[in-house]
Amino acid sequence: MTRYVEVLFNLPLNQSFNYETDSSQNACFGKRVVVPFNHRELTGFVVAERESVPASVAYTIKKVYRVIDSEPLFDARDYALAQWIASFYFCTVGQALATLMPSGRKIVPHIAAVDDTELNSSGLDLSEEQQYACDTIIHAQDSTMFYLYGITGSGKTEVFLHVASHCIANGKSVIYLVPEISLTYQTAEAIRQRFGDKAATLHSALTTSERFAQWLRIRRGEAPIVIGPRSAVFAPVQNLGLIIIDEEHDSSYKSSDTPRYHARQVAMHRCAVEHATLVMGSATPSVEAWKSMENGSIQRFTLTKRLSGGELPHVHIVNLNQATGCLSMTLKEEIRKTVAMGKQTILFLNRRGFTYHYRCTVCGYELVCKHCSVALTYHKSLGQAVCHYCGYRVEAPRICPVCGSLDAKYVGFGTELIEEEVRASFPHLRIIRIDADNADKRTVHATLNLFKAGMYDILLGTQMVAKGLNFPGVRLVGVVLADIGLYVPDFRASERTFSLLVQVAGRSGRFSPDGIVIVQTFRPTDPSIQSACALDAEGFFASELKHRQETSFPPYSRLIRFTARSSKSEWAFSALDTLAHILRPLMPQDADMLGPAECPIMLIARKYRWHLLLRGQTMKTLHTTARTALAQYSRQSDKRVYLEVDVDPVAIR
DNA sequence: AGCACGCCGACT
DNA sequence: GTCGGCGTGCTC
Repeated sequence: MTRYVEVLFNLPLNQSFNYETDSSQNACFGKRVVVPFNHRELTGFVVAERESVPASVAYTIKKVYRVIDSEPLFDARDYALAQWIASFYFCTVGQALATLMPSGRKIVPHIAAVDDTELNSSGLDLSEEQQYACDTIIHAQDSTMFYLYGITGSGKTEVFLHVASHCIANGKSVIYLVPEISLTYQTAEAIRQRFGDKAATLHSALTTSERFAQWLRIRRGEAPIVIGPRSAVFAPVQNLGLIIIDEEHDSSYKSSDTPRYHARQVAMHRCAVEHATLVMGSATPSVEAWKSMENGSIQRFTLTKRLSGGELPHVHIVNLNQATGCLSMTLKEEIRKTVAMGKQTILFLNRRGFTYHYRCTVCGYELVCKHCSVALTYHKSLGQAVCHYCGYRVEAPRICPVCGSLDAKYVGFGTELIEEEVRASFPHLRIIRIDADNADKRTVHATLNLFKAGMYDILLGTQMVAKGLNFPGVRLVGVVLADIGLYVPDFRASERTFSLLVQVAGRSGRFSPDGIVIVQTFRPTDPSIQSACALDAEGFFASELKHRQETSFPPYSRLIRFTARSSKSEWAFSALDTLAHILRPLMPQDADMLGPAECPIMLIARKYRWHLLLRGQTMKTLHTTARTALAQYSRQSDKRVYLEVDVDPVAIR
């Protein structure tokens, strides 16, 4: 018997398509079908079934080639979630559905973590703090949010596991989210072991078919606990009771391709709709999470005790202003001492790239935008300093505008430069560098193991070396330039710097009682550096929240970012100029527009990039304005320009 | 998005 | 003459 199905595609098309199907094909809601589509063959999602189509249709209906799935891949709940994603993040429902599905994800080889046992294994004894947190969370009302705030090793994981077990015992399901670059792989593995075959792990090392098998197990209700990175927030669990977000501050929870969803935002939505509890945890919460804790919309538990023993390291701040080169006397001296003790050193560069920034070596003055108060970037060709948020430009000053000193200049630090200097200073030491792009992940793992085995004296690298911070042979951790992250023109620069430094300080010295951390900086008085080194999160958040409020950046506002990419800079600009003209008369009272301005990284993959920020008090009003503007824009859009919409952007690159 | 069609410039 | 550049329109 002939029937019809309505199909959506993973395309930027806000439209569904009808196909004819034979009832023997068993095409039904939730299955994928292969169909002919404009001279090609495409896979689509069946979102409706019907007995007939209106006789008036002007097009000729084609037939479904074949049905891929024997059982539906998604249900009404998933479909509703896809619709919410599509409307919140400005993509099509087809694109949203495709991201909820297990396929499509690229396969990245997994880095097996080096010895880092987070869990005090079987330890069923909970501290008073942990017990209190567990009891409160377990007895909580539907859709409430909690936060476990505490340093590394304070026992957050034990609380997560306890609450999860309780939830499962009550017949409900748990989603446990961990960051993408899994320092927490070990944690995930431990959870899997603890819950046995009740657990489904969705880590990135799985092949498409393994992933698919896990997905079906979850959908069938065979795995009440799912562990995975951000995409696991879509896991089709039956009867969701709890979502856990470990290391909540981690930026890998925000997707960098369409739809640019944030797992935390999706988790909040799911918990509200499905009456589940949300529990997050970190030693360095995001600024928005902290604000929610302060105003009570997220209930906070502070874990103060360090359970597994070990001391926090001594953190010394070294002012680089007096130093020649990039290694201070203090750092060199400590490296020598460390070698003499037969121990190892890790030199940490918190960022690969660097921008040129303006700085006065006499009074410490730095050039920032007067509208956005983010660092201005020096453009040598223009002889100007440019704001990458609003486009503000000033003639690059040659003398310090504050103290009049002539000793103000544009400086930048590169990794190669630092490596050279380290080698020059210590020609007799065995030095190895790990870079995100000079090595694949296997090499990184191998290098770390060699370092761990004592084959090197100094390990030099970016985030990749963070895993080495727990090695027993390491006594000294040097943060070469703590402020690199502060010079990027991004309102989250301080937050990221703070978070990174606390993670470094918190992770080192756990095996070595005399462990020391040296933080080199040009800005020894910067609040993010000072608070990080004092491990004073409260102090940091107080000052950062004040600053965000003064400058009206999140969490005191919400943002939607439009990025235009094109092979010609002018085309990208004029697309945004058009959009800006459409937006202007639509702007609500409580909203404003920043830009169009060049993106901080103007040219990526031979495409020129400009952006425009829409800022407002509530996401609701921003959404409506953006939606009407985009509808108008699409009618006059330039096909040579790709326009990307990012709701709640985290990194402004 | 991606593919075909169509209309103008320098090549065996 | 025609190969190929990219602008335009369409997809059940």
